[in-house]
Amino acid sequence: MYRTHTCGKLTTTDVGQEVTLSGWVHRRRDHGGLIFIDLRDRYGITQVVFDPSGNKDAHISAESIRSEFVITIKGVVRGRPEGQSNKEMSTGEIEVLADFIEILSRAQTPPFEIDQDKEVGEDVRLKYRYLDLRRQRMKKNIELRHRVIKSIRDFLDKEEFLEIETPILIKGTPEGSREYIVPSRIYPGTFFVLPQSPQQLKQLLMVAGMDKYFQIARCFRDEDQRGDRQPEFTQLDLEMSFIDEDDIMNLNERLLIKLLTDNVPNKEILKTPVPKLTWHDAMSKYGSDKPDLRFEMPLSDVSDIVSNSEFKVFSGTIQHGGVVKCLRVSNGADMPRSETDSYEELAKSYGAKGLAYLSWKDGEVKGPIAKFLSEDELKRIQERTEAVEGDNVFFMADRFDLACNVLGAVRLKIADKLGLRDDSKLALCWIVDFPMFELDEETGNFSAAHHPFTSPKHEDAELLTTDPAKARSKAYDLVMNGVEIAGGSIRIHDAALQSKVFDALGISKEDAKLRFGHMLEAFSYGAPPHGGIAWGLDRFIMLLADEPNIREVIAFPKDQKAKDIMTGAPTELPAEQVAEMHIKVSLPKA
RNA sequence: GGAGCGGUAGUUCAGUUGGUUAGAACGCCUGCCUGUCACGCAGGAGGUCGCGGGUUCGAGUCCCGUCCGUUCCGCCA
Repeated sequence: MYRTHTCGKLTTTDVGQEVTLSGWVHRRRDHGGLIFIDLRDRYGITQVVFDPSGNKDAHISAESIRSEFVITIKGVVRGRPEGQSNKEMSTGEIEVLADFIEILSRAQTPPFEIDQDKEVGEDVRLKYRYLDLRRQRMKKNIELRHRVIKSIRDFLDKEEFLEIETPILIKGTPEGSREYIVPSRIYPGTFFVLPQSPQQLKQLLMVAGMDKYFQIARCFRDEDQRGDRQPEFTQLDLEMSFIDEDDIMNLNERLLIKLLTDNVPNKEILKTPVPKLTWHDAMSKYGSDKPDLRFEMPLSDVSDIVSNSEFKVFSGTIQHGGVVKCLRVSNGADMPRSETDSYEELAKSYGAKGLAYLSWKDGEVKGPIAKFLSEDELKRIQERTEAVEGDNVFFMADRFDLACNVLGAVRLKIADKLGLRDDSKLALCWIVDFPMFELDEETGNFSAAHHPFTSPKHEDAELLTTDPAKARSKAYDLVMNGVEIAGGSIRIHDAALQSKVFDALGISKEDAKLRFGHMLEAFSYGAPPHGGIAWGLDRFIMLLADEPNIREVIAFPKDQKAKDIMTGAPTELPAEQVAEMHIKVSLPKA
């Protein structure tokens, strides 16, 4: 028998018992005479003592062991001597006096220290992920992940949802993000793709009458990596029939609050019920469709004030349909030049031409653009932005979305600098009334902002033909601390409305049939009104764990270049194996 | 695809205006040590300063190229 107890189990009530423990050697403290070993497993750490006046062989063996050896020990639990207990450990009141040790497995010196959470380069951690996972930080995150997913299943089960698996090998759609493709051996020249999400399948489940569906679903996107993006990631995918937006939002809000109160009870939820912001208000006021509401620092709009200004950068932008947005920074007037420069650099990385500013200091208005603005304009700008002596105001003149985005990014960077993004607080919000379509700057074509099955708002149905750019959809995003944690929509279940949307997107009838024929056909057999949502579970857990990226909450993530540096995947395959798939590889000449 | 930052011991980092033999902490090895818990003490090993080229009497340090890592932009319905 390898163990009678785990290493986190024993307490003073077990004193006197003969026990067997197995685990990894966390630390060894050899006093020449006494040897202390901290024995670690998933459940905790127990101190084991080897006394030379006891079993000599065991003591000699204990001298030879090293960190991360896997051992079994037998011994008697005893209370620690007076004044020698360790309050930091759950097992700190007791220890096991060992009279037997067996080395189950020896270990090389690991490439980094397992017994402390010291920062180690991520490339090394990922190469030896199985060692990294032994460390406290990763163990905690993986346990949290389990508990969150367990809570989700329990909650949705009570709500009568069915968890249904959908296939991983599916039909490709040239819509949305780039897909991972899988060649078919049986049908030469054809391909499956891996799902970017189970979107179409869950809608088909609604047609099938499966009413309330969810899945902890693996999704795949062949796009460039980010801190909150991986080639494969996990969604909580959910769909319901005979519901409207409020039903979905209410259910998910209850789920969210339960997950937060169960798993991170120490964090303060700032506002419930979760406030709703329209997409336009969020963009206009916070410069983002996923605003961080842990702090205010709102943007303002001075377009009306400067529309006829002598300052052509402002008035010209407005004449071309743009806007002039402002961000006031309290007590920002003394910001060093290097800091304002860094914000301008940030603005430029978003495609801005520049970032102007004014400051109110010593009773004057200062700044490079002050001399281009009239007394009256300056006065009204000050009123609009509520700037007072000592404040600084940044200006962005550009297209609405770009101007907002840039100041939104500056807003976050300043908040970081001021320490306003406090991880102990949770600021939640719903973003609603998304635009139906996004205009592609280059081609001038519309594309679906969400996906082509998203329903427009009732009152905006007419706009699909008259002014698609103004049409809003029944889509909603759930945002926490500036991170989009879930997004979904009410879908179209009406054939006539669906073809109107295809028209607006410039998708011909033939094209629609080719790409979405199976969906349209399914909908022709009686489709219930339905809608759903998908959570980015990795992101959500990342926020609960106070981690800076989702790789920290995924057991075996890919690296920044979408590679698995532990196994080396992706790798070349034997030529025969490739040929069997009817694939010819042509590499660019080195 | 583009931009910023970085690459020095197993790990995390320092390394001055270019100037002796490239350092620290932790880890590792050896010895001593019977109440430690980040044990302690003494000693020791460990380096292609990412790679290639250039400038120079002399390059970890300056220049050019390249590779790798990382963050951001594009991209991500």
